[in-house]
Amino acid sequence: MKIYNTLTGKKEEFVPLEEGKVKIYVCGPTVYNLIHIGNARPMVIFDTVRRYFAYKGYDVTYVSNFTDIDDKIIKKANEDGADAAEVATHFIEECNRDMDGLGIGKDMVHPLATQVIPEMIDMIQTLIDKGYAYESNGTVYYRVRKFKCYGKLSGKNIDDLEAGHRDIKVAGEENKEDNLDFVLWKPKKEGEPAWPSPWSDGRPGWHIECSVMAKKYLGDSIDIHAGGEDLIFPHHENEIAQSEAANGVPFAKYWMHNGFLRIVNKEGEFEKMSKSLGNFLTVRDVSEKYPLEVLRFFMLGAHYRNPINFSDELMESAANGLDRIKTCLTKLEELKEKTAGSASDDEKKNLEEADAFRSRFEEAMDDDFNTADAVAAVFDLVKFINTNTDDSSSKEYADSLYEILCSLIGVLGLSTSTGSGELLDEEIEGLINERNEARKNKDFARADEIRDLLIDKGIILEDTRDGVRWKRR
RNA sequence: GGCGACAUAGCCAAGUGGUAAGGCGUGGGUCUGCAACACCCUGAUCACCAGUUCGAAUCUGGUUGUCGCCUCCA
Repeated sequence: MKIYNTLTGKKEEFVPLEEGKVKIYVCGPTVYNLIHIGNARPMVIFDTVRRYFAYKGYDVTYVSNFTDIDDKIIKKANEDGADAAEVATHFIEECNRDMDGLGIGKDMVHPLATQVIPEMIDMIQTLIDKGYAYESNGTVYYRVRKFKCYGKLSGKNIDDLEAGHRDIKVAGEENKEDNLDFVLWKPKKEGEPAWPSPWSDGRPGWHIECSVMAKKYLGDSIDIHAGGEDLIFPHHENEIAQSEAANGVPFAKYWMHNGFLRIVNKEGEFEKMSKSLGNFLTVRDVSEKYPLEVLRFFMLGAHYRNPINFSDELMESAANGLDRIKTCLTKLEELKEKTAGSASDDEKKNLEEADAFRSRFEEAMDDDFNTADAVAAVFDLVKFINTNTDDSSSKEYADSLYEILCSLIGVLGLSTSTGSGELLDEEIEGLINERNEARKNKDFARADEIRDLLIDKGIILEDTRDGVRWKRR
């Protein structure tokens, strides 16, 4: 298995710290609003990474935080006349709903920053004791120049950073020893939530929480640390500085970063989607037009490190492609029901061919999680199934093909339930029966009328040799 | 100003040295009462220029264009 490591700028063979185990930390969202579809990309991507490790037999521990205390949350709380904790709790619930729709697995830990305040205070104290941090008027800063490797992840030269064009100077931080230093703990202002600490009543800086949560839930050294590419600097650089200075061991072995999701702006050009640019579309917005599974499938159609553009047209295309896979799955389900017996020699040969698609899928995923290629392998498998099964197939054959298809789309986090077992309400059931009667009597005008009626109700009918099949639009 | 990424058919997107996967769409066909599904057929020499090589989309240099980071941001 090869992983592109931002730290070295190369694809590297994955070797876990501990045989058979993988520890992954992914930076999660700050919860002051509904998550947008850009936030959803790392969730989908790294959930897929997690699923593939599990598929390969690894014991995966996956941690992804919620930043539930932050300037923006406080601002939002003031606007709404609520307190910060209420705002955070509300949007965490909403985020969980969205993640559910996106097929993000439940098998992960989602710690909150506010749950690890004592541990953060401990780490900050350790950094002060070791000379990597200092306190000034209740604020604690990290002494960046003290950490020799600063810049190793982002490839930045510490002197360039200072000399560079920094038009926007951060105001009111003149107590810093050096412009590069960043905040570990800041004292509260009037009316802000605060926790007691040896330096002041206040709250932690953004960077320290991830260092602490990774340490608490995964240990001092972890296998993979991931997030959006905009977090490389300064967030992840600062995490490395904090964790390695405090713990004295390498922090993360592999750093993975996903590319951006872009959206078309008013000028018709694509640009990064972000909350600060205000050009975002929430996951909730998208869910009103498409099942969120379509959004997930859309994201998996490109390599995770490349930028992707979002548009209705592309979602439509993804929806149609996903439909093709789901139709195949439905057909296999039906075939499993009506076939019997064990596989013939020809079928056994076919199964070997089908298994080659699984190998191709694995090769793609082994190559830095090339989901685009993996999806292509799934499409090839679908075509193979469509052209190599019929009513004369054996049950063993149908079962085996079904198993292969399900396991592959399961790795991609796509649902394997087709909803075909779902019961329709009586009215629709009645209409379908009436249409069947009409067709039998060659009253095609009435049959077509009912079919159109059902389309308006969101039910699409397809006539097959074994009777009518329906699906939801 | 510093650092970095990208440029492949109508659209999306793999492919990093041996003459271009896959999906969507389009058009034609088979199947179907019709439709849908499915299947068959239908499409590019890889931004531009120069170079390395027996051979390059793939390596090197340059040009143009797009995007990102350097400041909160997935």
